Amino acid sequence: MTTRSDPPPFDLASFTPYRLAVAAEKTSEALARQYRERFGISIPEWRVLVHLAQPLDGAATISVRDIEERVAMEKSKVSRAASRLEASGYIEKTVDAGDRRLVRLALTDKGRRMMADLLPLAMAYQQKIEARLAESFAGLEAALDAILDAE
Amino acid sequence: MTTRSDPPPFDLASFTPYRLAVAAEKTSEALARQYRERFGISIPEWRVLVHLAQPLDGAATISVRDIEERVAMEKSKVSRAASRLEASGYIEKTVDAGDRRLVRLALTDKGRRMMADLLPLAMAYQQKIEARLAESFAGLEAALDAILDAE
DNA sequence: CCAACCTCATTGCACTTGCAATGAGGACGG
DNA sequence: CCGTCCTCATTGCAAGTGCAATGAGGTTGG
Repeated sequence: MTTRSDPPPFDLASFTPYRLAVAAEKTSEALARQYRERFGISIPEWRVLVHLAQPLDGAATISVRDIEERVAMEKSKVSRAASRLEASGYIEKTVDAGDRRLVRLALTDKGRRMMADLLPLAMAYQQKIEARLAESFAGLEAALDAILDAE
Repeated sequence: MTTRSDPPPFDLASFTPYRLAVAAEKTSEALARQYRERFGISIPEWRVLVHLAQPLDGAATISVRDIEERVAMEKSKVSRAASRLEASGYIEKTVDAGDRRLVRLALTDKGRRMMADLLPLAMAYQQKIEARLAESFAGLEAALDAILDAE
């Protein structure tokens, strides 16, 4: 029996934000461990690198601001990740000649070589996830679209 | 045309671990903002509190270790969250009489009152998520089960 | 031209985190 | 008993984080 003083039943293990957080950590960690051990880079650094490895839409105007927009990270986080990557020799930072407030980021040869190793790993990992989830992958995609596109 | 020196195409925005991470942050943040502003508690603290608010399976043996197992958090994180909660007067820590290595955590009256306010909010939020996702919620659950249950 | 107001990137600060080390306590074989 | 080995919780440290403040640079209207 439930008396008036009992808390309402609530189970963290079936709370969607919690489940998403644990799933995110679990899936990220498996790949992150690989690039951490092999190249000494962290998740924020990985996110920055991915964008630099993409030729993307036309112009190669890749500034801290551009990355901040595309990646879900604070600009200070991007800035510090970029500084670490520069210190490790994976990227170069140069002041934009046209607008001197902007800092352009670009992979060095070393960075390009690392990404040539890393991207196939990431793509294989994505394939593995899709294979593991099988039919439920489509459902996941639909739900994530709904969550990520909301307002 | 693609030459041999181009990196393989890879889009972070469609990489499942990344999408999960952003979705997790987005869904957690909306609720976390509420309890942060109203009660000054953080996500780790919230996770601890939820477990203390549950009568759970039988015995009320809620130690740091128990919480660490149930919640996806390091024991040092649990320990520090518990210390902050104790300092704020939401929980009490007592050394277990039977096994003096264990620290039992329990809500204070203040903590119970807060949770009585908070849990309905969380449950309403869960309802809102389910309503928003509609048919895709079932797909999300299936996929999260598959991810979370893996090995 | 320049004052007021933007935008960009970095940084100072207080705080959190992960990890390894610590210390206290318990279990158990001999 | 007691030495060895386990478990539990905390803590020291170095590193990462969010936020606000800073400073440098750009833009625009008068």
